[in-house]
Amino acid sequence: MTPSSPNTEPAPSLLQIEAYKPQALEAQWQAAWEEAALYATNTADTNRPKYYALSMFPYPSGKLHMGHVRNYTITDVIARHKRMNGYNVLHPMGWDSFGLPAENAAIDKGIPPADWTFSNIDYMRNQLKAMGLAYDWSREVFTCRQDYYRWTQWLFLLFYKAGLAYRKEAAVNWSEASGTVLANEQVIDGKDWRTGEPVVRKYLRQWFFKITDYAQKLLDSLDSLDGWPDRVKLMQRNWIGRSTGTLLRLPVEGQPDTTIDVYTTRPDTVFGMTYVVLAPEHPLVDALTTDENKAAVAAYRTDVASLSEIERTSTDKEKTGVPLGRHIVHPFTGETLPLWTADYVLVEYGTGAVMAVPAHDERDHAFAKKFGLPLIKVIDTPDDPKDIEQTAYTDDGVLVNSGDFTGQPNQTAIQTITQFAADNGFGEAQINFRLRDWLLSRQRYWGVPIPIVYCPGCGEVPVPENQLPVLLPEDVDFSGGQVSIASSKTFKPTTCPTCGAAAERETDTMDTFVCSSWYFLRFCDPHNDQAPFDKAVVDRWMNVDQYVGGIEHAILHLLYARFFTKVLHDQGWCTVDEPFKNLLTQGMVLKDGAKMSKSKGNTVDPDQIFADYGADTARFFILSDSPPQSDFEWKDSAVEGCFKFLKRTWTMLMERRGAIALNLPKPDYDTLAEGAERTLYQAVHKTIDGIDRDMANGFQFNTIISKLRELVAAMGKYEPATTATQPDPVFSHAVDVLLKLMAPIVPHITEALWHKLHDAPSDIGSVHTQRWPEADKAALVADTLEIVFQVNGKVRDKAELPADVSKEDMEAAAMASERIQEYLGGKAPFKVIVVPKKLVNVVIK
RNA sequence: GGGCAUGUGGCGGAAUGGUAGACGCGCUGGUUUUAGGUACCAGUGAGGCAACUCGUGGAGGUUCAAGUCCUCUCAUGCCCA
Repeated sequence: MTPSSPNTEPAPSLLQIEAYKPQALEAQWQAAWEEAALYATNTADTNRPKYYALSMFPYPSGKLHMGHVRNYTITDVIARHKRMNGYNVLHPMGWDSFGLPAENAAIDKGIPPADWTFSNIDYMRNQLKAMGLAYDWSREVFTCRQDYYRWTQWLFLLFYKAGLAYRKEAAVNWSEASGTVLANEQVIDGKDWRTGEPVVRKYLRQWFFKITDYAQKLLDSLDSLDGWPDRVKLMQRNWIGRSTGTLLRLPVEGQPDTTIDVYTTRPDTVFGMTYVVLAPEHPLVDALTTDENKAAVAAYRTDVASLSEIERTSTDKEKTGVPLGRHIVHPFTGETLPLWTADYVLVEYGTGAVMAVPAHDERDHAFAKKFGLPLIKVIDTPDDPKDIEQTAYTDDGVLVNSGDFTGQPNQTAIQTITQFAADNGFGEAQINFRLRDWLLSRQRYWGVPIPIVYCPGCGEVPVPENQLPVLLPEDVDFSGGQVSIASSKTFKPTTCPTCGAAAERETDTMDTFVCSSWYFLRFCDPHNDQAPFDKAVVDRWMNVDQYVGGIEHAILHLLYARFFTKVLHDQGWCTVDEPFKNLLTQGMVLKDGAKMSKSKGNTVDPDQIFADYGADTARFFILSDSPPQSDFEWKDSAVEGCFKFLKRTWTMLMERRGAIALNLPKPDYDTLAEGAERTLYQAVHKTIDGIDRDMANGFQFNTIISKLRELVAAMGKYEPATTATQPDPVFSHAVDVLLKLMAPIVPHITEALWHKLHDAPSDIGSVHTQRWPEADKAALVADTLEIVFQVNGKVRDKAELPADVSKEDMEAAAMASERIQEYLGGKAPFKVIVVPKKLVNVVIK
């Protein structure tokens, strides 16, 4: 690739050209940027519009993996692009640094959790710096440090005072593997989300956040999140699980003062109820079991206690249950129906009791068949009567066997039956949510201590704000395996903040998802020691304009963070009530078709890629082949290809450095005559325009990169009008634009070239502080267009026509085509469709 | 079982209803005093000497024109059961 033709002077020897050596160059520029504090954000600067770009901060597990590289590169390119477009950009990074692996390391290796955590952080911070990420490191936060967690405790107390944090005895998910309880969201398919080990049910007194108070708000404002992927919103909608149904109070036979509340979404089937089931844990089971059934019920409840939720509710599982020996009175018919307890009913959902309609519910059907309970068909389709003996009929129809309601369409009967129950005082319409309160206590050491004291006289007492933080004790013994703060001799005994009497501290710590539910607020004002953050600063910087992270947090973190933001909004701490305006969920990084994992042995170590090719190649490659939302297949040969591209670009520009001057005025498109210069100028501006559109349209980095490759190829083919001594204005302009367009993706090589190709490097500043190029609209209109001539929709000929050709001239040109005439065979066309600037379709019969 | 998403060359993937396969990987051929795994040039959906025909999981449909819109169907993945 030489600028002059082979017949003239030979090109400068390759020996004279500095080779592309990314490792040294990258370290050099990283140091220079840090020295110049190039990426520090002045949050008080109001001259420019703000832009807050955020990656989900990592757990410091030890080393970065390729998923991190992908995540942070995406956000970094967005942040750099916005900065070049005139925004004051906030792009911080921190550490979600409480959590179980640190304890396990302490147990296995005898290293204190803090030491293990901070040494991992130091290693990973260096890796992030080696990637050339434009973070404002002065804002780094650590959730495990007391300057952060004192405010996590403070927020807990804010919730407590607002009645949104409370303690109750409940059936909870106990993970034996993690030695702690877990929130519902953290149990996936009956297993611990982190370890994949089974979860069992236990009854424990635990702390909860009252997220159910916000169920409706969390659901409603999903509609306003236009910048979120639909599937994430749908998953949250399903998780919140709002249903409208009917609550019925069923009187117990012989005990008119006792009623059993059942919740149903199918009140239209109420006449088909043939028995009622209580969850084994239902508080009325004991009271309602007759003496002769006591033993069987007790035995059954013991059996059930060991089963997980997934085992209990699996449709494959053989139904089990025992009768209580008691009956209820059907409020519509007056008949008596038996009460049972069975494990397919869960105490946490609805009222913990269901009216069983075996003819119209599959689970009830299976149960009734097994225990010989009767079926009554109450919904049918007259044209096509249903047989409910074999399977339950769950679809719509008309009511039968339903007293006064017989003949009504079932959708109508849902209303009329509910109304009847309400009018007669034994029921009403009710909205129910699947969402449960957020269980936040963890019986673990490495977390935020819950700031509560138990006093024999005063009871549960919150630690006063001025006594925060409640410090995590260090005198705990890790040698025994299981660790909690309770093993500290100094931590638990204390005095009551209210009465001064001897008291005990709560020894549970908080779920780490509490820490990550507000870190995006802290980043706005990370060093505040008077409050978690200043409202004015947060109001200026929130919400996060672009949040980027993995789809695995679709429910967990993203739901909790929304909840926290809404509570803080309602408590007057911030104006926004949603934290993340736009959300990008990036796909996984795969190798050999599977997610990279140590157990599969298909991991690629980022350090190795940085060492072999440099960070720019890694960044370029990880964005190149797939759109950010899709999974990305790692291919070693493709990495090599990206490196070669950067090297080729470097070499081409360095060879032609004599023809390049970066301080020339932009060429005037109007004065460029037909020819290579005009064509190159058009290619440059078409590239700017295309990349602008790809950025605006969901950050399609893969197509952006293909456009950059095309531009470099076009520049390579172009022969600068002057050789090594005089600058070529159009080529120089192309270089200027190319470096700016590539700068967000490959920040080091572009910065190096930006300085090397400039005559006076000292006064041009960084390429990263340049203004993003603007597409010259005039150059986007090609001088001529290739117009396609079709016959019956199939391409038969093409012609180069002037860009401003009229529809009539297009049609005339098509009809003049010999090829088209051959197809016409002398006949007149049936119809001619002309699409301006595109094609002519000649329709023949 | 329900909901959602995705199906395009050997592979990753491009295509506001308007030339299917951009760009890359791989492969084939060539050039270079290239030691080699380098660099560059050309080619690369299938069939055919060619004209041309076929082709976006499958079957229908709408349209002058469908990868794109509609209906059904199959497969895979994810979420919820």
